[in-house]
Amino acid sequence: MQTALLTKASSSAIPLFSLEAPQFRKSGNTAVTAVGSIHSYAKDEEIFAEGDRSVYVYKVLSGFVRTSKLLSDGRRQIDAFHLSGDVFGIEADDEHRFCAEAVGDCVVIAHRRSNLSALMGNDTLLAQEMTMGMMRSLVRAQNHMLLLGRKSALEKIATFLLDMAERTAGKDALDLPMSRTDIADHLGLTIETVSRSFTQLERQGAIELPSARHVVLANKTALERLNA
Amino acid sequence: MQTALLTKASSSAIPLFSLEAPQFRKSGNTAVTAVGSIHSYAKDEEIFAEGDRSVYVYKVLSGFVRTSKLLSDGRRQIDAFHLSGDVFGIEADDEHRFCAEAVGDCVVIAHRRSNLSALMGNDTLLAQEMTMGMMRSLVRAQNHMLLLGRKSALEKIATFLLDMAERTAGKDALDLPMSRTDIADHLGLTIETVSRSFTQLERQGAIELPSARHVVLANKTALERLNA
DNA sequence: CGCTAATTTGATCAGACTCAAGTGAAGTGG
DNA sequence: CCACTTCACTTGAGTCTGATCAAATTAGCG
Repeated sequence: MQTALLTKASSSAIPLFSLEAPQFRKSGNTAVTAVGSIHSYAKDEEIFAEGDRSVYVYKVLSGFVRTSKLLSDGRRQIDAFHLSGDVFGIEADDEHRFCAEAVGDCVVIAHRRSNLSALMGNDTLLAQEMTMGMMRSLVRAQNHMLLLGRKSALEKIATFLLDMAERTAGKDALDLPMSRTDIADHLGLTIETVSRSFTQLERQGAIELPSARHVVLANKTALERLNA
Repeated sequence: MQTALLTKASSSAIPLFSLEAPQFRKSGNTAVTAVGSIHSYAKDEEIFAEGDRSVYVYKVLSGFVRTSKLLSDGRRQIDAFHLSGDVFGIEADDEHRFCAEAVGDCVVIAHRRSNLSALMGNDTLLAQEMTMGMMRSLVRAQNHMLLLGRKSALEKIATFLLDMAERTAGKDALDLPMSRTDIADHLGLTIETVSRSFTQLERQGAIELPSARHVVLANKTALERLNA
């Protein structure tokens, strides 16, 4: 998963959605020239709901977004967490098939997708970005199905931690922005099992838990062995 | 390895306009104008393996194809069954991330994807079809993650049967082309649990099982209630 | 500092798995 | 055409992982 194209597409250095460029200057390092509109959301705020008309596609500028689906009785499956640079909200239909919420405070850029031709028939940067975003989502989904269908609780947690570490810091420590409930609903577990698995990994010396949301990957080899 | 593809497949690698190709089941707009080669595969024959170079994208013309991933110890997850009209084998990278095999005898059309621009930058019908295929795969994957992560064995089977019925006959009976093992590896269960769930649904009067592979959806309402 | 929410831990339960045997259908060859 | 083999599926018994129910602890926060 280290194609030049993939890397290029995921690189936040490349200005996205840059068509006419009404100079929108973000403070600090990020200077975004965008035709989309920038939106901020507070923790747990809804960006769009399941069933909403699909009007925009989004890209995370900062913070974390979760997309999820619900069963009628409230059981929830978080299909993905989206980090800075990730595209989400692409739909084939004109209706969102999952909901998107801010995990913590976050900023996203929204681009109106007037119709599908924006994705399919155009050789624009936006179309390419959306296609690449979709491909990445698909790869992620396929890996996640393997996890959900065939991995044990401990393996799920190990895989999750390694993946999060790689996507964020890339170092041997990470701050989890999401709750145990979110992790459970992402991995197809309960919060109790998530908590117990963390504890077990800590006792095995694979990780350290200075606090609940801060994880040190003390023994990556052990984690990778669990990653199967 | 594309050699395997060419030698093992008892194929007439005859380039055809797909208008001349065997009947498309897909309704509506599907009319491909691209050239591809037609290949036939016998039951359980490999179309491509995990790790193979990704040279073609495929579309099922007849029969069923399964795409799956493996863990190092052999645990398998079938991420999807592909029916007539379905596109599979699209990769962001130049390497296949899952393997594809014929569930029963089947015929596919292979399109060489010399590069990604065929998918991203072109306004061709093929590009559109691939994009649509990818979108459908993503929607399927998202629904399937909900199933794998949050549904009970009985619910999984009910959902699977309703989905298969809708995708094939659309009527109240269907012939399953795949084994219990395939179903188990698709739903994240064991064959024993699959079998027991079938039996239980039969006892509840939701389905009838004239034979193991032939299912009559006797009470769709009951199944849909389980579909949550 | 006290209140609330999040997380951890404990005890018990249940759904799905494992191991094992039995049944049945499809071919194969005599 | 019928024994014989084989493979797929079903069924049964016991086990175990992860869920549920419940309580304790910790962390945030006004």
